Amino acid sequence: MDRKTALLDSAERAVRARGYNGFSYADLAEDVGIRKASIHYHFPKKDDLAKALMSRYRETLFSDLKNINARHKTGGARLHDYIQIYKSGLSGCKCLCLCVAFSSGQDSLSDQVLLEIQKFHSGSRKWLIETFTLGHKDNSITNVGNIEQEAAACLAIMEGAQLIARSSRKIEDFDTAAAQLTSRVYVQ
Amino acid sequence: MDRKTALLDSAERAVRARGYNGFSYADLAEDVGIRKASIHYHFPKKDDLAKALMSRYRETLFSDLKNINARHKTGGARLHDYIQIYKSGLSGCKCLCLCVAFSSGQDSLSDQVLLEIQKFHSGSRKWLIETFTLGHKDNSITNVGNIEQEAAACLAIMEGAQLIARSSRKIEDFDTAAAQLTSRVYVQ
DNA sequence: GTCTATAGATTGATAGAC
DNA sequence: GTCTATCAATCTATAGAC
Repeated sequence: MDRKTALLDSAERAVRARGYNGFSYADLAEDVGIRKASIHYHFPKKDDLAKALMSRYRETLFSDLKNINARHKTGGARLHDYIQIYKSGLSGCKCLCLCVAFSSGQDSLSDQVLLEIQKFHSGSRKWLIETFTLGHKDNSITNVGNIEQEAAACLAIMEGAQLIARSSRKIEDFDTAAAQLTSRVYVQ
Repeated sequence: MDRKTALLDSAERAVRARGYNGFSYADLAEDVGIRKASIHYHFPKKDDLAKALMSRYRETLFSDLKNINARHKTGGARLHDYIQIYKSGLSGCKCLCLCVAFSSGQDSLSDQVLLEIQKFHSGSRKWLIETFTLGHKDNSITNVGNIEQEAAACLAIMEGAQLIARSSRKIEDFDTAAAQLTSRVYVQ
């Protein structure tokens, strides 16, 4: 694996575990096995690294959503996989979605990083609206109310449930909060 | 106002706007009008400050919940006021609930602070369970499903909706995510 | 691309006078 | 309780050799 990718991987783990201000170039250097000055060759400023991180993360999500659509035909099955992304992303209640991790110390983020976060949210919402619409039509999601509200609530539950489960260190807390969604979903 | 309270107030604003690692004793000193060394008299270590902050915040919430119970008799009216706490807490989409703000850079928080966060969550959940139970009985909240799941989802929506609205700087995004709750509530 | 060396700033924290 | 003075550590970032 090339070094730039290794740095991005290490930084992503760090941000999701400790937040943007919770890691330094020194930490990355030790983790990747490189001198900290060398990191500046790949990412001149820390903000360049943040931008690259959030951009890659957003693209990965969008690609994941496309793959979900290709794998499943019903809204319910798609929503089930979406929820699974957030659950497995917790990695033993230690990591948050990068987007959630970035969202706290927001005043230290540049406008470009904020823009990536907004793209992440709006892209998610768009996909969720399509998915709830489909799930309502094909009867794979029950009790669907106002679609826009469903999509917004679903996104909020995913992010909020991650925060709560991370604090309690109990994955069940994620499941309980998500149950309002999962209990309405027919997977097959 | 005594200085200790002024320091707590300033620190709370800072954490909610920029996160725990996003402010320094120097920032507090300038804001309160004191030398930064003097802060150590009131809070020897930064972690003492974090502990005091989260403890006070939790007690304030618990007191607020008691006041809500005293003010309103129906579950719906109580839940309405609860949601309002999180909405108004956003303060123009700039501030997060202290608990949410703390939850990101968690690895830099001591066990005592983590314990306060857990107390905050469990106390909230307990109150929400009582409130949904009441609202279901007195018909002021409609469509109540599994009470534990309702409470967990409500808490997650509040925290997640704050994150999303803060990123987009649109208070409407909070309202849309919360609408799944508010639309089921009869206030009077 | 990676290194050594270093700069300049900021951090949380302490000692001791008043 | 608040101050000045100072500390050691850490941070992001740069210059220049290889």
